Amino acid sequence: MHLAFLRDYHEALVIALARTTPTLERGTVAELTGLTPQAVSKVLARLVDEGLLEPAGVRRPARGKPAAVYRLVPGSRRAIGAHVTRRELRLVLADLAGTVLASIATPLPADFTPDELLSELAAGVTTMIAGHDLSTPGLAGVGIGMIGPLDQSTGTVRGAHRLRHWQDVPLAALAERRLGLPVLVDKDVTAGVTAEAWRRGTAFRDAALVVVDAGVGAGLWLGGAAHRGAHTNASEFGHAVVQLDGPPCACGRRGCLEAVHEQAADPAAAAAVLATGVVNLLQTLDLGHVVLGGADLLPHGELYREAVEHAVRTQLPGADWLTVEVSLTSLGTDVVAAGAAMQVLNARYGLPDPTRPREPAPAVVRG
Amino acid sequence: MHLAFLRDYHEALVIALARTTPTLERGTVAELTGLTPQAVSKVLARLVDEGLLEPAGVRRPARGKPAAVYRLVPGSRRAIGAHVTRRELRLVLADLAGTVLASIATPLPADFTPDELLSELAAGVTTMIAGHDLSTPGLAGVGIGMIGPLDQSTGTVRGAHRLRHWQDVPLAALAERRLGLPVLVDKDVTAGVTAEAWRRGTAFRDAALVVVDAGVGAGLWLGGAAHRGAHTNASEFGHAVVQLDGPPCACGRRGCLEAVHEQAADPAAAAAVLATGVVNLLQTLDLGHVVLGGADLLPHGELYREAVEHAVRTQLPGADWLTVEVSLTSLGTDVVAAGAAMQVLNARYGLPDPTRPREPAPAVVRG
DNA sequence: CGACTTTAGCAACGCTGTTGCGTTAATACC
DNA sequence: GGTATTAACGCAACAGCGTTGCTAAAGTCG
Repeated sequence: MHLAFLRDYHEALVIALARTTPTLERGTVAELTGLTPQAVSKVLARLVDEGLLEPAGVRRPARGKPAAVYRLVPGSRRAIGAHVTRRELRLVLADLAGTVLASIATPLPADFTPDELLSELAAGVTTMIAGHDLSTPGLAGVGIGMIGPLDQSTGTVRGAHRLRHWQDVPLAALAERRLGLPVLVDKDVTAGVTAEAWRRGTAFRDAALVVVDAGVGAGLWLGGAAHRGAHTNASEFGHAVVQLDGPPCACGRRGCLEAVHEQAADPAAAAAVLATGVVNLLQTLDLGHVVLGGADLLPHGELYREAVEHAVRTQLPGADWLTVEVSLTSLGTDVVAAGAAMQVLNARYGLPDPTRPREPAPAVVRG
Repeated sequence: MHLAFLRDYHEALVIALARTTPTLERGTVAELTGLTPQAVSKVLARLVDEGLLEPAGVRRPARGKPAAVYRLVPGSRRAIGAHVTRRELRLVLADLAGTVLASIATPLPADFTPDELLSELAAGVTTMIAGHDLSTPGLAGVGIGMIGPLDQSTGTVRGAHRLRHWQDVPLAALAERRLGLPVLVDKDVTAGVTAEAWRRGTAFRDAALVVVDAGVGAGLWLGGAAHRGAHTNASEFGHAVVQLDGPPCACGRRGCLEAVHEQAADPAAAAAVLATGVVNLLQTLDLGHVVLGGADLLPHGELYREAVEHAVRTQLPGADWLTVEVSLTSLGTDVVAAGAAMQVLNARYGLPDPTRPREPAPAVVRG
């Protein structure tokens, strides 16, 4: 029965609108989605029934019957996101609106094993659940933003850079068994860009989250969805060469953006190198938004932002239609964890993918 | 009525299968698409009714009733594609299977005007129609692969590089009026990659067509669809910097791939530079296929192909799961024109985009 | 020749959004 | 203050998609 796709698609469309607008009315939703008002009525009724939306009074117009107003119930669905770095585990609780409700960070043992990570994760998730009165289906699941390379489609870590013990670890399956919750695993930067996309809504169609944190990476959001590539290994933007015969990089090539960036004399020079890399990305992909983040970038955030903005203004052909918004992530060091959480929400409440129908909705207790 | 999307989507799925397999059966189609056999029956009946498929006997099995076999009728729908370069206009007739049935090239006046192009185009299209007994709806329309920058969504050329007379020209609208046929305009390399995608089928999900022809560009096919970017200006891959403080480029920056490539001492050195650029693309986007083409590359085609393949083997982390297929375009100098034609076919018979419902099917005379 | 296997297709059905039209709740006018 | 006007709401019937249940058809096998 593929009519379910249509239903999910239109519901997701309305949820996306609700996320970015404070209030919704039948008429405006109909106009924006192309649906008939009657169809919108049905969708709104379903969403209210599921608890995702709630009535919020009426709008007073000049004439005629006032329109009923609806608004999102952000707390009706939440998800826990985890960011696994080489040194620490960061956990975040995020809601439907993309708001971060809580955040905890715990150190991880040096060169930790899968089991050590799972223990820390389970402890943190339990704490989070206890502290915020979380229960299914209010808790949609757990997302993990992880160091690659990994296979996102199966949730298997193929061999995380500079971590032993992580050869072909089926992290998603292990965590699902340990936590008893749905788990999604993705590369850190790809999770991160999902956070930005989820918070900014449909105008954020082609964008990158450029992260400097030990290495350099770029999570890509193309055509309104995360871009992961043929082997779900996209985003190794730091290993694009920007200086032929430049300094050697850990990856074996010479002159990688990451290596040149690392060797820069001062933060300003480093920012200029990164800015050139960003313009390369813009030339190739034509992005509308570039968001900057990462633990090693944010301390000089404004410096980097200005460097990139300057490069965009001066190095791109200066046409008035070629507008690129450059910004710092509003989520700080929580971006990746928040994005991991929002990937879980996005899988269920975001626009569905016709090629991969989503699993049936969990049984919800109706009012 | 959005049920039409479902219908079009499933029909497109079956057509895509028919393009890559010599014959179709209900059972295998059902298995591959996830539809029920009964639903496949309905889809096949509709496609036979529209003339896109035809019965092709039965399959003799070991036991049981023989399955009815269907095959694509490649000639049932065709489209004309045009490739506009600074020197010539190349026209191609392509069919549903992605086969190029005819190809003509005519020189264009130096620094030609929109009107001069339209005259050549109209003459060529008329010749093509007369020579191949084309009529609507057998002729789906005309596609134009053009030098950018341009706005693909409206078919407006914003100002083609090194061509005066091409500031904000609504080429699609002008050509539609002149030809009396639907016209789609896109950047040359994006059209080109569509040709490869249309011919290779669904396994070709994340790929690039890298073209060297005066400049360097890369048409991108990401997640099973053309990637055009926020302002439909993606693919300016040649203007990504690969050598900081390298030779100056026409675009104003220094060390662009295009500039460094052009300055190379010999074809082998040039190929090595391009290969590095391709690996950059792979690191960032994780493509499964790289196709090479372009009038300035194909004379040394095998040299370039080997250089890129060598770079992929040696410069990418050598994991067995990271497979990249490097090939030369099988369409030679017709790629862009063929792709422009296939964009027209793709718009009507390819997978539909839920965000932009396609226009109703033209009235077809039924048998 | 009858049992079995596999495919085909009719008919009723469930669910989606759509259409038509009467109802409701407000303002504007006299 | 009553009445017309306006704008939004929502019931009911409908069209079209894929699904389900079941019967018929066309082969092979013993």
